[in-house]
Amino acid sequence: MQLKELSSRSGVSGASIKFYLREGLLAPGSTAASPRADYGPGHLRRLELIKTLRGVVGLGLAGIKEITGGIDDPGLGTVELMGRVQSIVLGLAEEAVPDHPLMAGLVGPGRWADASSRARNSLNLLLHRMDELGVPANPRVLAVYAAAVDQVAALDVGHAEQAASRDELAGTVAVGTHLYGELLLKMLAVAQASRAIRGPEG
Amino acid sequence: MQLKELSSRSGVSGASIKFYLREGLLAPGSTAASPRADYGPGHLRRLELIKTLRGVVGLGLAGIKEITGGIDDPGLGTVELMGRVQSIVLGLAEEAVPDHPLMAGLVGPGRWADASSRARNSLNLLLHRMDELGVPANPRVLAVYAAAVDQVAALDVGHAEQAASRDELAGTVAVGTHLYGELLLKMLAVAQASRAIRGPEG
DNA sequence: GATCATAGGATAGTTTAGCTATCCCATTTG
DNA sequence: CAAATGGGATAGCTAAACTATCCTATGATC
Repeated sequence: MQLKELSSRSGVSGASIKFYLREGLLAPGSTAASPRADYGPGHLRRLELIKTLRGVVGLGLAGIKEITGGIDDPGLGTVELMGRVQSIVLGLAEEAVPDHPLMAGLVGPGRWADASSRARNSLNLLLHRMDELGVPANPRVLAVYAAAVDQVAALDVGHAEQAASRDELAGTVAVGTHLYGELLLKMLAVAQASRAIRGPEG
Repeated sequence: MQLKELSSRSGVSGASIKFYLREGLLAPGSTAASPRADYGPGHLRRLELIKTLRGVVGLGLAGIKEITGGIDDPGLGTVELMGRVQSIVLGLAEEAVPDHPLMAGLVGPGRWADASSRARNSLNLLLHRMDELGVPANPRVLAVYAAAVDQVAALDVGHAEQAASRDELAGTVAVGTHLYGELLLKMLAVAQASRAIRGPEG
């Protein structure tokens, strides 16, 4: 199909498609048969993914490009791709810093051993940043959070086992990560609001 | 003090201070004594608050203006102000929608009764949005989340009981809400990453 | 009292992100 | 053959959050 059809089928304006082509988010169409590029179902899937990542997850084009780059990298396995998507959606940092003292109580042979270095680094970095901001994390709170997230992590949401393509896999993981994160924060807000009204003994 | 001193003491450029004055984030200085405005410690506190809300919490000026408006509204009590700050930091919606079916199992006389309507509405809205997106919330996951956030909500972080001013109170609540939310999500990422490596039976 | 820096208001420019619109010309389809 | 379209290049637009420049009245200093 040509640009106009790709545009009407995807619901993305022709001008935006050209823009995504320029930015490298979308591969150029095949110009084998004719000098006019021919776009296939892969382009349609990619545009759907971009729409979802922008509209639902709220990612910027730089993050989207990192994800599409991972999808298009045949050397990146499915698990690694999912990890990359999660990192980008949650804004996990890769910067390594020395372990924060509180990390010792959280990560160790008994629990959370071998945790992904990106998630670990990111938590570590946040603990340091809280210290710098003069709001050091409360160890008691941390312990309760740890128990709570352990329960949550125990149920594998089992995203996307049956995704038809790497684009769909990435989209499903991104949407799931984003929405379930929001869900957790909103439920916490409700629970806290409810407590605030009934008081701490409620 | 005059603009230049306010600028050097707060670390905010004179041009930005003028901008905040124009935008109504910062009250004009007193022109009682002289036609040159005189700024006091309240202006310094306000600039500190703006810096924190932008730099640490990542709010936009519209959100900041809602918060400063609440601070400056003498009709708004301390608890209401804290609720408003939390709503803005978490992006809670006030739009009312009919209750989602899953809300019945969460909010009721047994638990989370009388929860703040903004937090409740926002959760309700998210459940509807997940349906629309074709990713309906899993009730089993929801039940685990509810148990987890109940534990977390049980410990009152007890923010800011001793804040010296409404500006400081708002800043402390905003920073706490933001950072502890981040902390929860990052800890969840670590826990999930750890499970993904060890497998579901870990 | 003259001077020179500054205050504060107004206005316009800058940067980044993410598009959107216009030109242009080769091609291509009717 | 003619009107339309594709694709590349380029420029424009909008929003947010500043930043810089002008201007004039004023006030501190000598």
